[in-house]
Amino acid sequence: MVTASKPLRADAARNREKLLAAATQLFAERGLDVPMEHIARRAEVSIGTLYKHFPTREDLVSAIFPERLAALDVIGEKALVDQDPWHAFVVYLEDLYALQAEDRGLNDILARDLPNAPEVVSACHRGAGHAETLIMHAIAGGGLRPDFSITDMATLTRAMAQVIRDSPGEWRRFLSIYVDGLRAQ
Amino acid sequence: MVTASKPLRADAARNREKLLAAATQLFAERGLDVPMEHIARRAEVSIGTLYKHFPTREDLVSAIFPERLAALDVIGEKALVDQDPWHAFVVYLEDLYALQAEDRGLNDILARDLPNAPEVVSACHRGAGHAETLIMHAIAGGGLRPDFSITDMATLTRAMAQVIRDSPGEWRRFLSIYVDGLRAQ
DNA sequence: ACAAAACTTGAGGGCACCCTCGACTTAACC
DNA sequence: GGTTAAGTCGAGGGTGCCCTCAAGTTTTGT
Repeated sequence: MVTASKPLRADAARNREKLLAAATQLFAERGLDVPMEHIARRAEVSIGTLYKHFPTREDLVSAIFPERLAALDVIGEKALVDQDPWHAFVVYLEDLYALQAEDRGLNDILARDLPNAPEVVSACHRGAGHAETLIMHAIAGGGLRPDFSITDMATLTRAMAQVIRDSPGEWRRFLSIYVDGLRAQ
Repeated sequence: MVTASKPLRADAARNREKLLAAATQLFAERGLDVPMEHIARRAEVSIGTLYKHFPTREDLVSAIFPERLAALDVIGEKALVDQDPWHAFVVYLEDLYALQAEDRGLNDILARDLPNAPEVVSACHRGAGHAETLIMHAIAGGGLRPDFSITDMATLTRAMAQVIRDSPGEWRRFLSIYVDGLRAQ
């Protein structure tokens, strides 16, 4: 899958890397809406060069986020080996939102449903798959209220995105109250 | 306080009303960020006239929202006469978010903390006062977890704003889970 | 060292929104 | 009805972002 279709010229390869580095930083700091001009400037490259390498913002996103989203798989798999299904589920939520809180771009991706890039979409689906399994196990184990669904989790995730955006210090507190509402009974 | 400083000319008074009506509609439908041009167009008035009457968006907001925010007082006072303090608190939350769900402009005002207009600010303070009393009573009554604070409520409100924006059908469900997390014990 | 191909550059056109201001219109008062 | 202050109008200037493309530069292969 490394499809090195056409080998880039030396300067082009260098600029591509500088662009990716700049975009990675800025997406994390300021979210996916950061102006293209800012990315080009931080990469010390002209706006035209940015568009040569990445004709759309989507292209940039899909070049960057598959790696970021791999972290989702890591926490998902970590949770799946946990013996206590309720504990696994809670830890998963904590890890997920900690990730979101660290990266505004990731927060944006998980909040809105705009990631049209196929690799991003599939990573999100994998994440949802993990979540669904964890939910089922936690319900079966009797810890999680039986009516909790993946839809509720999506809603929670969007709500958390907002909390993280405007009061980053509050998300753990917010989550802990919500989680108390999730216990069976 | 009706300060009819200078009596408006007949046409001006008419236009002012048309502008207020248009803005009230559009704020409720599309939120506070609706373009000024749209408001003028819906009022069938030129953009210049809009700016003559309301030099800033803030002026428009503070002409419209005090009335809307009075609804907050109504639900606050309704809740305060409820005998059961836990029930009062829960009903207050439900009424509040139902209000938010009906009016995107109100949702915006309560979510972001941008309402600089003095009358809007004071209405929000009154609302927060009611909320704080209800919280104290509900804690004293033993229904609400004792560590719940007005800060938590502000966080919840912003989270709800987001839920209402991107999945208006989900807010009751979301609230009910959160409220389950709020019971004492 | 040269030519061709690949790449870079930034001025500039487009768009959506903001807001202003001078020329026109109209209500109000005599 | 005429005067004039009050009000209306909308073209247009400003900003910030989008994206393109013709002209210039650099790498690569010979």
